[in-house]
Amino acid sequence: MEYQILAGGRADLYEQLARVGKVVVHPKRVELLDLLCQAERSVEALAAATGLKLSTASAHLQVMRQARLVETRREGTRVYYRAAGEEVCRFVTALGDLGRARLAEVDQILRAIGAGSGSAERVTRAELLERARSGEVVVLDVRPVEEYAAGHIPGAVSLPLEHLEARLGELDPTLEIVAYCRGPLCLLAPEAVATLRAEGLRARCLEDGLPEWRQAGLPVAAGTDTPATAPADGRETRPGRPR
Amino acid sequence: MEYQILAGGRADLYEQLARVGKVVVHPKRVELLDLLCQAERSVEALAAATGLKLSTASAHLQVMRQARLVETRREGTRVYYRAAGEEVCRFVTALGDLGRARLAEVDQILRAIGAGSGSAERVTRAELLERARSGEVVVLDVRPVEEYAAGHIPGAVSLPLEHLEARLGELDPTLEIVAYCRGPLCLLAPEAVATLRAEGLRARCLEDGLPEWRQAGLPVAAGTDTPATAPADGRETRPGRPR
DNA sequence: CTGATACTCCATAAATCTATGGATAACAGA
DNA sequence: TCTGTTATCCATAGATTTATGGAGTATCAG
Repeated sequence: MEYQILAGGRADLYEQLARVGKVVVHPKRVELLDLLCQAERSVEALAAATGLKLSTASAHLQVMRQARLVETRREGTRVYYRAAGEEVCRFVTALGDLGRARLAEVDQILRAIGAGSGSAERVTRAELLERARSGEVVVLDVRPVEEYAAGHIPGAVSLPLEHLEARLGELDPTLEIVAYCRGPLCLLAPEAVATLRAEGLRARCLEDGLPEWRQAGLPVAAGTDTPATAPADGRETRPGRPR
Repeated sequence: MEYQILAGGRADLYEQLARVGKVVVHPKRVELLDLLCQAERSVEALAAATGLKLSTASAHLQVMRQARLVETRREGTRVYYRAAGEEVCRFVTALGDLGRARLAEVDQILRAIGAGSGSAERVTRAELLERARSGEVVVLDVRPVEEYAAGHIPGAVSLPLEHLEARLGELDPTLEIVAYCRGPLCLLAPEAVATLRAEGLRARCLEDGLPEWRQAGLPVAAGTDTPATAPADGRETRPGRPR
């Protein structure tokens, strides 16, 4: 009899975990979750970013909400969705790592679009910390500004990839540039680095993106005050703490 | 045009990640994966452990294999399945953590069956290392012997929960006992501790199970040579190194 | 109040996924 | 080779999930 109870309990347990699995069974939901690990967004913005119709995007978001992986905040007429906690981002990171490690296809795709493991060696977090402290490098956040505002490496300069070419002049050509983006599956930084190198600048990608940085327990700054003029020395944007 | 290519590439990417998600959308597959993170098993054993018919279990395992999360090894007439790498276990761990953190239901279930966060404070890995080194505690692996054989904390004594009552006499009543099992979602260690305490012994659970221990980069021993007579001082099963 | 905006909800057709019995295949042992 | 064991494969009925158009809601600006 007790066994029955135990068995029931455990079955329920895995059923609960499968609720989480249900979220990541659909490619678009994985994509949505990935976006939400960078910054909160309105339904409309999410639909646009993923190419979904509004009603479809909303439906997916409901599924995610029922699984408690996302939470919402209403602001006037729009609703902003966000990841429901650090564990969610950790899970998404683990999913991505697993994909890269086990699915050859993932690596192939990444390589095909230029972000492959083969492309230029990346800078480790430790090395970045080291060199940024001594002012040897500029840390460039090439994600969209909203994501920078939601959280970025202290001292990093926001320069979204889409504006990179137009704003090349702002970069000090004597310093090496370390660009970062959303993570190992993101193309922004690799593309930025390609562009920068084509311009004759020294540039490399950070080993991974902001979520991993945060998950490593390193400080994260928030807000849009780009230390545009000062070189990135990690001092001016101190306020942002892990969360 | 290039955008098309990129968009296609990225869509494929999330589709690949969703292949992984597909595995954990079904409760039984989560359960199977959880078991496989402890030790390899035959299809029959897995079917029995999860209460599935053989053909159903096999079908689930095929799904998992297609997603490359498990690999097989044939031995005579039976086929042994195993997790396809450390990333798989890490992913399962992340899934469990997310479930515990975000789904109140998970915690409720755990508490209902006695493994809840409320039950006795657990021993941290650091504390265990500390105290085991000085021989103050006995480390007890209460999982089935096959799992102990597949990997255990160096120096731990194998005493499966099902044999605990019968073999209580083997335990030195002057030492504190630290029991561990499969992880935070597993009941074995909490139950063992309850039993031990009822017998008047000092006993606590380790904060989590072997997978987390391994993921923390700590050494893992393999084989069935239980240091039955000698107290667990982490010396005799030395051979097992990280992996 | 009215209209506009940004979402959510609902019904439904089409696509997928599951469980399972029975056939088939791989292997060990006699 | 013949038999028993284990596991995979296959077909299929039944259950779920998905996309989407359009109706219904909440909120804001007049």
